Amino acid sequence: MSADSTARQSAHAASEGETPDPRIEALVTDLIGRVADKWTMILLDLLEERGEMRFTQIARAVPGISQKMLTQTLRRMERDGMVCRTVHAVVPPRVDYRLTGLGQSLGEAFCGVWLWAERNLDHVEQARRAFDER
Amino acid sequence: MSADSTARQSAHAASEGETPDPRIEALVTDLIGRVADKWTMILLDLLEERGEMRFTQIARAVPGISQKMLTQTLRRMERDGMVCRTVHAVVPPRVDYRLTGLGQSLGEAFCGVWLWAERNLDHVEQARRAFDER
DNA sequence: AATTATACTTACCCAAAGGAGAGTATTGCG
DNA sequence: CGCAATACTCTCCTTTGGGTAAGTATAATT
Repeated sequence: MSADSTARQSAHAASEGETPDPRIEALVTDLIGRVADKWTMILLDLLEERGEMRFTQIARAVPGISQKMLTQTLRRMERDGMVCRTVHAVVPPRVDYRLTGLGQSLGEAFCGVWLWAERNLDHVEQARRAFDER
Repeated sequence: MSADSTARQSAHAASEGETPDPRIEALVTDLIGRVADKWTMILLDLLEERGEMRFTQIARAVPGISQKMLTQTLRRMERDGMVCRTVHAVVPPRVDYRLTGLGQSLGEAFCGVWLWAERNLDHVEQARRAFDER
């Protein structure tokens, strides 16, 4: 989808009395699409609670992730202004990653979703079982 | 990754003094992976502000989506206990969708992310431009 | 001289996501 | 009779996601 010029209705803007500009809506939808990705959420959460970390440290803390996905996700987050990358010109290279203010604010926004997931895990599993045996 | 048996560090549990059970962590991560999907977020937001809607009504309100993705996402949300599907046995079929309590609570949790996106759109675009011209 | 450590990049490949479009069942209406 | 409306489902096809493995640069260590 990406550059979707067609208008989308209202969303939050309408329910809060702001301008329901369809172009802004499209951009927000697009931004959500980029940001609402599993690895981004996990890295955001990790960096939020652990502060500054280096590449391999992150890799070890997130077992499921491949090197490729880690670099890719970190790069995209850096491009979007959510993480700050610091390269130290030392013998075995050393690179530190930490959240920017923007990254922290997104991390806080996602925090609600993490808490929801923790709280409603059983509820969802139960709903699934009920649905499946029908 | 899905069923990832390896332990993941703490996440929110640690930063809030709860039990840092790696199995729960894995489940939460998995749940996040399922729920943090673009269409799910959009439908959640839409149904939260518009209440009960029928299939084509939703389709019209979310221009980028294909019929396939709409049915698929709604089915998954229904299975996860987030939406309630009501079929009216009438001549041209009529099906209504509305959020359950669980769905509403997730919608509220995601609300923070929508607001963040609305607020930080410019910030992100600016960061991207700065990053790209380097 | 070979090995190690770090933070990557590149190439190749497979599987899953997702779009387009046609098909289906039902019944009232012209 | 045949068409329209609704809410799908099914098939085919392209795109993207993501894994694995190998390669790279550099200086300290053995």
